[in-house]
Amino acid sequence: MQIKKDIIRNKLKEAGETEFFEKGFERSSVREIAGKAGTTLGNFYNYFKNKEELFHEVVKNEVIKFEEFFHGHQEEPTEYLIQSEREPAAFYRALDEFNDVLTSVFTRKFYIWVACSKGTQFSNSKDMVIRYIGEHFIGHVRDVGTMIPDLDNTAAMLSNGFLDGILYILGNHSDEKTVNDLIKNHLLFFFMGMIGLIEGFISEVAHD
Amino acid sequence: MQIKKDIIRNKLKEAGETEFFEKGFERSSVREIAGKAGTTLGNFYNYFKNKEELFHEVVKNEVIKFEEFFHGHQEEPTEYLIQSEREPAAFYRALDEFNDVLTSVFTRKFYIWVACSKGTQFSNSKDMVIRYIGEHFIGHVRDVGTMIPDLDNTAAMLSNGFLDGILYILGNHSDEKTVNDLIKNHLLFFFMGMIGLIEGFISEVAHD
Amino acid sequence: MQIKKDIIRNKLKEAGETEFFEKGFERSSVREIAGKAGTTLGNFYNYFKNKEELFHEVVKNEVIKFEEFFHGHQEEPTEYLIQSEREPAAFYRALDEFNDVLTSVFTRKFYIWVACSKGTQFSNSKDMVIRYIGEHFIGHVRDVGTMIPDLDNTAAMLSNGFLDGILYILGNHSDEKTVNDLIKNHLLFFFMGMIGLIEGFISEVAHD
Amino acid sequence: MQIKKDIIRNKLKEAGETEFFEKGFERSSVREIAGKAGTTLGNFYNYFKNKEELFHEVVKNEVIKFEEFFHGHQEEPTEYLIQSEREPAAFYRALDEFNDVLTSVFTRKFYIWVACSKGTQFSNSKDMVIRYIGEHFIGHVRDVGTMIPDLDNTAAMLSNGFLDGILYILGNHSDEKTVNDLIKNHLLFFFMGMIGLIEGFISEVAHD
DNA sequence: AATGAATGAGGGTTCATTCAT
DNA sequence: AATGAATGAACCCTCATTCAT
Repeated sequence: MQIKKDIIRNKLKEAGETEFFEKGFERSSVREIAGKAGTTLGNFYNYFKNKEELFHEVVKNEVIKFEEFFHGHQEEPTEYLIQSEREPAAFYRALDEFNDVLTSVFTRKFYIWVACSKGTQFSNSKDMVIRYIGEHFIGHVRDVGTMIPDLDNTAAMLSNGFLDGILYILGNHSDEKTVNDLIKNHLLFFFMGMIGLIEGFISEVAHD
Repeated sequence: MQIKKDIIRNKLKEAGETEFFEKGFERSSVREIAGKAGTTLGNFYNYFKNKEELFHEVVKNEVIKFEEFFHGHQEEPTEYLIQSEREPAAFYRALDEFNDVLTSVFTRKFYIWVACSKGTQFSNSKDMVIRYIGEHFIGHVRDVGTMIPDLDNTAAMLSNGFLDGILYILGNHSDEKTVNDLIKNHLLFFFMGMIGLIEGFISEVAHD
Repeated sequence: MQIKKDIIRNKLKEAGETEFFEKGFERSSVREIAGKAGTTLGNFYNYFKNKEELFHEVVKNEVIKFEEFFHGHQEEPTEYLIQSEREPAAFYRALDEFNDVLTSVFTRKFYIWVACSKGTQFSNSKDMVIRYIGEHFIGHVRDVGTMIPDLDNTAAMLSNGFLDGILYILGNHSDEKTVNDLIKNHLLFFFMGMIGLIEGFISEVAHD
Repeated sequence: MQIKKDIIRNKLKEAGETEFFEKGFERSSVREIAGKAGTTLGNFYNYFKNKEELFHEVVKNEVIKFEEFFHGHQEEPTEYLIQSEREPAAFYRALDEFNDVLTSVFTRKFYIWVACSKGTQFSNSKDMVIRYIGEHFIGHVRDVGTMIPDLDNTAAMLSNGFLDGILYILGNHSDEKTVNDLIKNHLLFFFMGMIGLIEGFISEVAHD
């Protein structure tokens, strides 16, 4: 019975994942999720307390993974930024080392967690992720030693840009290789933008 | 009486604007909008045919403004990009000329139009804006002469990134000066990123 | 002031007549009636207590006219039926004498009273008219002396058929001459049908 | 559970039938239908997609039955008309053969379909039925060889009269035998009227 | 007399959730 | 474990009527 239970449970999770991805949490219908999972509305509630619990179930590992990822890579050196400065192609190739981690963190479920969670307890996930990324970004900027005015807000904005790029890719492509390529492009773009921004402020300060 | 009517009408528009901004069109409740405006549900329909008409009313000027803006600046020269290449500070200062137009185009209502219009006749506004921006972007890249592989997709992605940055700023800040500063940062960042991306591809091609 | 009042009042009555004719009482909108009359919703209630009172006003003369007509012609001789028996053309020409009375009784307002009054105090007008006509019919049949089984029900049914024909004509034609011609055809048809019916029962009885 | 479902479903259909019969589709309230069926508004929508689907359910068999009936009897001979000409009693007795088909076609649901469907996809049912009957009627008249001026309009008017008679009977009587008797009377009346009308025109033409 | 804003009850419909079986 | 019927609150919208101006 436990086996059977797991089968249904997984089907519900998969159906939920699809539904949440397509419609977001609030517009997702429990009836439809149950239907797609090949079971019935009522039975849904034998497996999950409510729609939100299913969402939590779908997404919880991503949350953990993301947090581990970020805490783990917090102390990652800034040398990449410095080494490859002004050499986009080098930076671009260097990114290959991160393929695995990128692929494992930036998944469809990550997208759901961040972009489809309005109405759940994770409503603030995007802000949280942005904050994480922002702190990461601030760290690097500090390492580089540049003074950027209004650093916090700028960091938030850049983080948001970074994140939205990721979400855009995940929301519009499902093929793993395509996703990976696009994310690399995005990172290159983002990296170059940051370099430019930093230099921009350096030269501006020099100008004053 | 006419005065009173205008008061309520404006209150409804303001309440609608707030509601749409916070919840998006679909999740916005006419009852709540009416309540926030200090009147009753039924009375709402003495002022607006339906929820969508209120949305239209809130947003219609933005649509016009945006289209005028883009058609007006379509033929804008690429020289900025060329002149200020590698000189972020110059680019940054050059942006000051655009303060007024940026402030007048990228407003809270612009945000509502683009980011909160799901379920209205403006559902496609984001795609439309992205297409506009993408074409603009492609034009500049052509002027510069770089060959970027898969230009259309990349353009879409970048346009999306550009727009999402704007939307993020508008969605998280209301103070006009802050918005303006962040948008300028965003443009600088974006400009530098594009330069980097273009160079990246140039050098990568050179590598092959 | 009395003059002005009458003008608006009449416009409201005319607009109401049109609206009732087209949509029936219940689906008619007071707002629209007021609008068509060139005045405002609120002002409507300065002239009429409510929608129903307007209906009453539109229709009341018809009710009186109809009742007078029927009471006046109750004692009308059956000789027409007898004289013109089996001579449809004669009957047809004889009807010319009734042109005036037919035109004055079977009007658009008569139609409204009978066919558009659902939801008003006149809901039962159709039944009432049918009963009148039925009694008239029964009277003639009695004069002729035929025994028709289930006379009351049959009378009601025939009266209904008679009335529906009239209503069909009034509801689908507005040109006075056309209406008059069609009503004459209808009466001929109806007369012949009655003759046939009566004979049918005579012969059937004879058969038994 | 399936049984219970059927019970409620049938109750809803019966309540709907009654409600539609009494008030017509548009004035019928889903809330009231559900109430009469002993359940709640929300539950109604577990059985029917919307009010119109219930209407469709109530009425769909009638539509099919009617179309089959008319297509099946399209080629019915005119000999009845000819044989029994001038012999109402014969015609009357001949009708007995049709008792079954009349009873099965002209039902309460037929009434609902034709007379209570304003606002549904069946809005045009009355026109359709009239057209059917009119064509049938025209066919017979052609067989008889009479020239009736403005045949189409006259056919429409007569068909309408025929149908209204049927509808009147169905709308005012529920006892099956009464309905059947009245319909037979109606047919006799109608038949005799037609004969009279035809002769009327013949003699009138002869007069000219 | 005229205006139209305001109200409130009602319309159809959706949906997460509960519950009896 | 499974079913789907039942509930109730919420949704948008309409409209006759009242009322303050």
